[in-house]
Amino acid sequence: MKTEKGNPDISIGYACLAVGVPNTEQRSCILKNATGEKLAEIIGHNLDALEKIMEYNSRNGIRLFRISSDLIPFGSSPVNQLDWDRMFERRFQAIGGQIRTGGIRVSMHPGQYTVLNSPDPGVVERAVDDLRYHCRVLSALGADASAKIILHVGGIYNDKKTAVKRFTTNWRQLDDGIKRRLVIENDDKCFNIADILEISAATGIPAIYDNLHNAVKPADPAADDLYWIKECAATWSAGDGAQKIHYSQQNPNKKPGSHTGTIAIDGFLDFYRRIDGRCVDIMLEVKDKNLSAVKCILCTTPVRQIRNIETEWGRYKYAVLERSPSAYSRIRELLKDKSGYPAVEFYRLVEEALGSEITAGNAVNAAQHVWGYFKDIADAKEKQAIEKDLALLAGSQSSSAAIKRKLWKLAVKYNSAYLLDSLYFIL
DNA sequence: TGACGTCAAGATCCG
DNA sequence: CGGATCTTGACGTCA
Repeated sequence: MKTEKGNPDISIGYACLAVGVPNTEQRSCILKNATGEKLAEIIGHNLDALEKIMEYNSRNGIRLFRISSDLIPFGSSPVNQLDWDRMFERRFQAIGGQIRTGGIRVSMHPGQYTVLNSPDPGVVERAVDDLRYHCRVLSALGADASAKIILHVGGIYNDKKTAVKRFTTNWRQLDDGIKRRLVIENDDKCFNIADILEISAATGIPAIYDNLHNAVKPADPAADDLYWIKECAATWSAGDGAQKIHYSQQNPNKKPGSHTGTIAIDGFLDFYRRIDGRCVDIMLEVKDKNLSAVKCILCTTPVRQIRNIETEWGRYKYAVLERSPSAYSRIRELLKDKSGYPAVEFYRLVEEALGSEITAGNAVNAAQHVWGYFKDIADAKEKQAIEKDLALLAGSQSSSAAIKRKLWKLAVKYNSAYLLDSLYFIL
């Protein structure tokens, strides 16, 4: 099966939220405000947002996406008594239809606080409730068994053997509906990938390999990523869909295990080349989410259409200009040849630019470019406000935050679709 | 008891 | 009063 964009054998995706995509923000509430009315309102909003995210995913050839556990506020808590899958049945079905039409594979990932192997029966009970909740979301969407729920094994409690035993015992008691979706992943503290494979061998649960967790807590320093990916491949059966792995890079300025702001393209391509040809879905874990997913897809897809790079350039343009006029002009040169497909070179320059500091002069220059969209249509008051902010910015008396806010309002008011998608306002 | 991770909501302060 | 900035929430484990 060939789709418009992307290698049909490898899907690359991102988790939970779409950076810089309008109207995709998830909402939440705190416990004391969680009335039925409030919860229903937030669920409705979050489903609208999810629908927008799926539209974005389809438009951008993204065929792998993790749905946020916060889609339904207090989804696994008795505080939320709503029959939400019935109440919003049509909405779920519509989004499920989008997912299937887009050929998108979805998953969910309960956080570090869902602990199936806890010695505390109350904690286990809540973990089971939480798994049931995640299952309920995926079932409401009509997703098949390839839509997985990714779980960590839990804690050690001074006795790893017993902790593993408790995990498998509790796993056996889960409903079949949960079991068919549940997969386990190595973590960076307690259970390394060899532990996961052992549990997998004993239970048949598919194993997810996370490269960064393994780098922090290696099972065997002599074994490389490909070795573990091959080992995990054998744990995935036909009904499970393609093997899934997690890929991320270490943020050099933060503690071991912390993700980077963006996926550095050269590091990713090194990794990708080593696993190319394997039928693997890659979930990226990174702060800039969809931006890195699009980057990695465009740099690996056999469908090499320069207009897809140009679309991304349109979004990055002013964020690049604000940091590096030099990279800006080099990218313009790069994209002049319409017969080429310089995706990797493009992203290298974007990474170089986004890694640069914003100077006052460059901030003024970029703001003036954006202001150019409005200077002839704005009213006198708007003009005066922008002129004032430009002067402050030029004299280093303010950051670009104030003028960006005003320019964003103008983009909304005059409905400039091009600028509403611009990362100038986001990065 | 606080750190861990994660994101918005909520709270507070400012002009 | 709108907007900027700081704090809290919600979860379980472990030092």
